[in-house]
Amino acid sequence: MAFLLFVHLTTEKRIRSKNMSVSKDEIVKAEILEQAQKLFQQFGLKKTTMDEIALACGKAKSTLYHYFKSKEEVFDAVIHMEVINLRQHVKDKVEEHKKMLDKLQAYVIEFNLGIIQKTNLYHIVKQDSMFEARAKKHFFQMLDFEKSYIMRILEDGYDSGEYRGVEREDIPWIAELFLAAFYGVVQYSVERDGTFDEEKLTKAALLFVPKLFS
Amino acid sequence: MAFLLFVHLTTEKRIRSKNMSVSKDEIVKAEILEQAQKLFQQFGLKKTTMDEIALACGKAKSTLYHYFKSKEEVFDAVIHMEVINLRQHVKDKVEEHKKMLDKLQAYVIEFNLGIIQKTNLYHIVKQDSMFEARAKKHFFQMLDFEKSYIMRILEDGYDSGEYRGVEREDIPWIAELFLAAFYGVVQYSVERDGTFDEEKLTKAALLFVPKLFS
DNA sequence: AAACCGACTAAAAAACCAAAATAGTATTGA
DNA sequence: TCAATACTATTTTGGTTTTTTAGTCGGTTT
Repeated sequence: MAFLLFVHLTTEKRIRSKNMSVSKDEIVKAEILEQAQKLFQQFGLKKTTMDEIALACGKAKSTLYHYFKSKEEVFDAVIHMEVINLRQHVKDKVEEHKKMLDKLQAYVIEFNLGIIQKTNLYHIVKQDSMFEARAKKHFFQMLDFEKSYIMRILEDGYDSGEYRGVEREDIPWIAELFLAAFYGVVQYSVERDGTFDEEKLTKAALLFVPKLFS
Repeated sequence: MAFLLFVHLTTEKRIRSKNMSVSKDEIVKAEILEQAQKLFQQFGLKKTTMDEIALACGKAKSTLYHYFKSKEEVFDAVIHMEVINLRQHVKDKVEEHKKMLDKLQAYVIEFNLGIIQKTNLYHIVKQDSMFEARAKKHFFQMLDFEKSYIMRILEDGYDSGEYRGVEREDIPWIAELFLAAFYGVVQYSVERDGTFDEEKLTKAALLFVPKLFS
């Protein structure tokens, strides 16, 4: 759903004005999402109204429905934006490295840092129980994506001969297990806020990633 | 709170009748807990009344208040019982082994199996949101206990020279990290019920535990 | 025609209150 | 000491009204 939305805005509207890098549509949508993000982050999903979002944008509520067809769609788009941003950041950092182990370490460290900065959002999300199901869907979706990303890293490592001592067909479940364990640590760290700070997690990554994938 | 309760029943009452291995008190309490456990497991905390528990025990409600001073205390005792049972089982299995790695593998495998058999309870618990906080308290309490247990295993391994390549003072956070990761996997497995079955988890334990703690 | 607004509606949520259910207590008896 | 009945004080529930809010529509501006 959120996907379709983004596809839409990168095609139809941009054609008319080729010199502009972003269309009017995209600017407005981005503005709406920015304001919505702030409000969701502060008050949660149930406690922010479309009127409030509209007010924050300096527009009428009905205008929002020009750009998004429901409140849920706005919310999905916000979450999607957050995910995309985090993923892009992590990906950039990971691809600064060549060796598999360095990539994995970068992944763990950067992802964790990114999440920690979004701790607020995480806590808000957990409150609205009505909507935890929705968030969980997003989470598992993201997790499947991450799984294939980790798999690629491992497979590249396997093919280049860096990763040994494992069958190639085991890589899928190893990636899944790794992510489950990693998210376990992240979650634990967030719930007991800040048990593992940046320094400790870096140390842990440097120590254990090579042991796991040698 | 639940702790005090158990301490109580293992001291005061048993003195009068030395030939009996368990006092009347303990028998009745165990009966109550057994029935309460069944009902909680089936209907959750909110949906089971003290009257129902009493009925299931063939006793009057007021009688329950002889043994437990509140509904919460009954609930705590039930959870505590479950935890104790699981822990005892795991401990027995772990201590069949001498080497640290074998112990850790046994821990991982047996704990996971135990949890999987309690999947039902887990899901029920997650429903009552009012009481998730309570369960979380139990969980973190258990986790602290488990942490010291894992720490002991690692320290023994360190002292006997089996565990190398790590500073002794790092063991506490390593134990914590290990548990956080492990519970992450367990949770993931439960949420996506049965992603990692017994066979896969055993394979994973045999593969990764030695890598992690070598 | 595209972007926007204000007024409108239908539906959901909150506020309210009476009635029922239930946790916990007191009293009594075996 | 243990258990049961009868009771009270809280919660919880169910039903009703009121308010809020998501989403629509007709019209206006750009």
